[in-house]
Amino acid sequence: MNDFGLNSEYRNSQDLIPGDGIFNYLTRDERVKLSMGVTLMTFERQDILFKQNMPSDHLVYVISGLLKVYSGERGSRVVCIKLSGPGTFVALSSAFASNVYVNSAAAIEKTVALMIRKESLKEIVKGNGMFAVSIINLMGKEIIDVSNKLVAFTMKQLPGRVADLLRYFSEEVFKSNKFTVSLTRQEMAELIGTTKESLIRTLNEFKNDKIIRLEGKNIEILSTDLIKVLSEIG
Amino acid sequence: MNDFGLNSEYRNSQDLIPGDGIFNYLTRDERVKLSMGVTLMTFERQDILFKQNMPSDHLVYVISGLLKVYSGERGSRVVCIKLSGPGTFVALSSAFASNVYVNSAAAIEKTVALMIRKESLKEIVKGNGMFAVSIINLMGKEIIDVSNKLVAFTMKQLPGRVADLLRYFSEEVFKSNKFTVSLTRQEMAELIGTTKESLIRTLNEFKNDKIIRLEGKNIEILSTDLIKVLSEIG
DNA sequence: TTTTAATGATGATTTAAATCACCATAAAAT
DNA sequence: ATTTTATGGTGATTTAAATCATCATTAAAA
Repeated sequence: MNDFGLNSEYRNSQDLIPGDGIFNYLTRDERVKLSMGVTLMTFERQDILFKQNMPSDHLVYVISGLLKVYSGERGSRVVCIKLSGPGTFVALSSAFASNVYVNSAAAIEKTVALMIRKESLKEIVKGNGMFAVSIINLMGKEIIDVSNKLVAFTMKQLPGRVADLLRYFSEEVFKSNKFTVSLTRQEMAELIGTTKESLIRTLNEFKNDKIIRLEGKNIEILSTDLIKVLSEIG
Repeated sequence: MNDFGLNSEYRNSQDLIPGDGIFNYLTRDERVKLSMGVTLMTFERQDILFKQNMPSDHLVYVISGLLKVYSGERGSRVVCIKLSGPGTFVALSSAFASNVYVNSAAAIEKTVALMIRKESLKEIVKGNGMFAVSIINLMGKEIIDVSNKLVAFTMKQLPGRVADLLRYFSEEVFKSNKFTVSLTRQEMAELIGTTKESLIRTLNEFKNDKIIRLEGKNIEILSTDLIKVLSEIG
């Protein structure tokens, strides 16, 4: 898990970078070149990809599974910045603006990911303006997301933030009104800056008000409208 | 204040983009080309540069003065994301990742700024990889700053956040242990997600503990060490 | 298998900080 | 010049949510 080195078999490694999504902007040559700085890794639940303050040599591109990016860690308390699913980058900001990882990342469920040497990516970015703009777009979205989270944490109280969480799950992560969370109550709480006790209480209020169906890790949003209202009034 | 159009006098406009800092990466030609999409503007205190949800055509490069970037606005409550001084960009993320401004911006004090047409900047970025990487670096730093703020808001209580604010003022904004804030108590409170009453109380505690000297808008940090400790223990 | 640890859940208690209610200046606006 | 509005400041009260305590259940480790 710590050998982020070059794949031994070049022919294999050259196909590591997918030809779709953001990598569409790369030429075949660039893709082959970038692949040389890439390692395919598999992580099991709770595996740590990197820890805050470690020297950052790589960034992560998620192929499948789900990661959590978190920060803080005073004692056992952490703040979860975001979840990262297939087709997303993790540690982009660390790669470009820091020598160390500014967050930690761990697998929520079994995850396959590309570890990309940040120097390799930087080289490609320097030489390909369209790709650079795509990276900038992604980072812009990240700034917007974190800012919105900051505003929500500051101005919304718990029911609003729990509604945000349910929207996040259904709209961004699981893309369905009905989903099974692979997160614990503790992890869900960390995503909205609260404690597991408070989260559990608020979820049960939603359940009693028939806004959601709740059976352990299975959640169904019964009223998208009410969730939206709760999220907006905060 | 709403005419963000092209400067009438070309010879003048061509010198708008400074030759230092991040623009150092631009060739003379690129600088001239970019200058064509740039207008120099002056804003007085409380002038609004743009409001959240307005279509975003421009981004801002601060020449002198101080801006606040804020968001939210439920009633009169707002969250201040950051202050922006000379040599910094504002609305980079809106320019690259949204059709509308995702924050509002207003002048804290008299401010001179370049309004840069975002399409002009994008053109330059596409054609100049080193410049693109510099923009990516800036955005990376922005992500790190907002994430740190999110963590602080979530995990630190008031004395810790007020210490953060004082460090921010002395280390980032005014670059001295002794400074005169151009912000009101209300605006200072908005920077750390609290109310003016709570901010005032905490500042007075610091004053009584001889950690700071406080006379209206004049603040002097008497013990950098204690401020650091307070900021770190939260 | 049995022990140990992590998770989910509920009720009682505490607490940090918001809110509310003022008042005194200071700054704008008329 | 004088009314009005924003700001700075303080004390009393309220409140949302954290903390604490406890227990059942599930998962992991020995």
